[in-house]
Amino acid sequence: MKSARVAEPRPYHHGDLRRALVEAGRRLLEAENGSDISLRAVAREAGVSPAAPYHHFRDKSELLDALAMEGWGRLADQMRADLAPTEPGQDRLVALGIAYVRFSRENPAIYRVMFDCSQNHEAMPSKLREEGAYRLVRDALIESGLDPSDEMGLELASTAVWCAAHGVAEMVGFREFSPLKAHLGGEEAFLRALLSRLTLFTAERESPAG
Amino acid sequence: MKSARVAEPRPYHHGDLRRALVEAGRRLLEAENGSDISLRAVAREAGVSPAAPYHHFRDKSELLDALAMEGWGRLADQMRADLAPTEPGQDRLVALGIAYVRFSRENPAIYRVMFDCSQNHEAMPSKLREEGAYRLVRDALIESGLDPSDEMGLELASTAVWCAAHGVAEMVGFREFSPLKAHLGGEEAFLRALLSRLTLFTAERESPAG
DNA sequence: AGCCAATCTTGACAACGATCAGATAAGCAC
DNA sequence: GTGCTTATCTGATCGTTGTCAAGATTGGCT
Repeated sequence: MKSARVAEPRPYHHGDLRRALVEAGRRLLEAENGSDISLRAVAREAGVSPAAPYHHFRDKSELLDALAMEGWGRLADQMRADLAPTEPGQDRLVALGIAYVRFSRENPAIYRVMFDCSQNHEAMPSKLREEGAYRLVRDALIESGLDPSDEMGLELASTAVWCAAHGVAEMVGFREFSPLKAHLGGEEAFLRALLSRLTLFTAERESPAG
Repeated sequence: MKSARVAEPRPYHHGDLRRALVEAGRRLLEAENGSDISLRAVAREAGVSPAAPYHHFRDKSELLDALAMEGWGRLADQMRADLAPTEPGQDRLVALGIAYVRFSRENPAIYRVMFDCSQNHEAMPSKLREEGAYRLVRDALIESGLDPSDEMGLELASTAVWCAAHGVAEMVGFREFSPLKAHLGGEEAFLRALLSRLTLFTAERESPAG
């Protein structure tokens, strides 16, 4: 049958277009500096008519959602990779934060899409919580000594870490902040110190705060 | 002169259109929930043709820049107001952070425009640094005991505070984080604890870190 | 008065998101 | 194979957007 899927004169697509579109979108996001991707450009990149995506995504925003999801997955992968060589304890938390900031730095457009999408949908998909980056932070916190049964304490601590990492990641976009602007080394040292303190903070916070 | 500016049959505008456009933009940003304002809509709101803004702003992005600047000004005003009733010391820093988060919560669209613009221009205008919100943080840090002559320490501390406040502000957009999602009281308490720790961190950081 | 430069409008362009009817392909009945 | 159904993709189209060039209008200056 269609064994010569490549040799055909591009009549209809008929492969896994959905995936093809997501990959095309990723390619465009990596190429351009701005994160304002155009639905039509994605279709063009995938070699499809401007209306084709609408059979796989209800909206442009749904395409962006898919791109964001792919980004979250890649972030989690990178976090896991950066986590592997570390030993359990506080260092893991710092490694996670640094991985987060580095991801936001190396993939700024995708990072922005990820964040904007999550913000519009007032709730990150549960998949992210259960097996994604958020879960990694939570696990690292438990490993570093937090009481696994203290649900509220865990939430508080994860949020604190997340806030710090995200705050630094966004501030790196600003070139104004001199502690961050020099080079990645500076950012790393800064984030390391900040995250260490915050972990301390969350650990102490378990007991009733004065 | 044209004392009857209101009674005229709206032939040509000829007032301070630049300001009128910024105000129209602010009105739209406050009305809509999304921050994707349309140049034409702003012109429409100001009662002007779609091309009129181009005599006052080179770009759409320059209009957004002006809107962002206005936002930064209002943020600084609110910070100053929230600062007034507090006494010098650590509380001031917390008050500043809380004011920041509250502003991002009460004016989400403007807040997003402010931040996006600052991020694209890789450097916030110097006005912001010298007399804006950033300066307020810096002053509060000095008041709370930091060495005014230690330029690097001040930069580091301000950045840390800024990162924390911004991180919390952005996370509030996520409804997923339970420590923040309940109500403003929760956010305030959380941010207060976080900022207190960070101030401690920055104060200690003055001495050589081990 | 007359002219200048600033200001605003009109009209147009390409690109965008979105929708629709219709062409095309694949799968399954027989 | 023929015929039908369904999923997929195209083409044309609509309303809107950012932007520009050319012309109309205005206030200020001499």
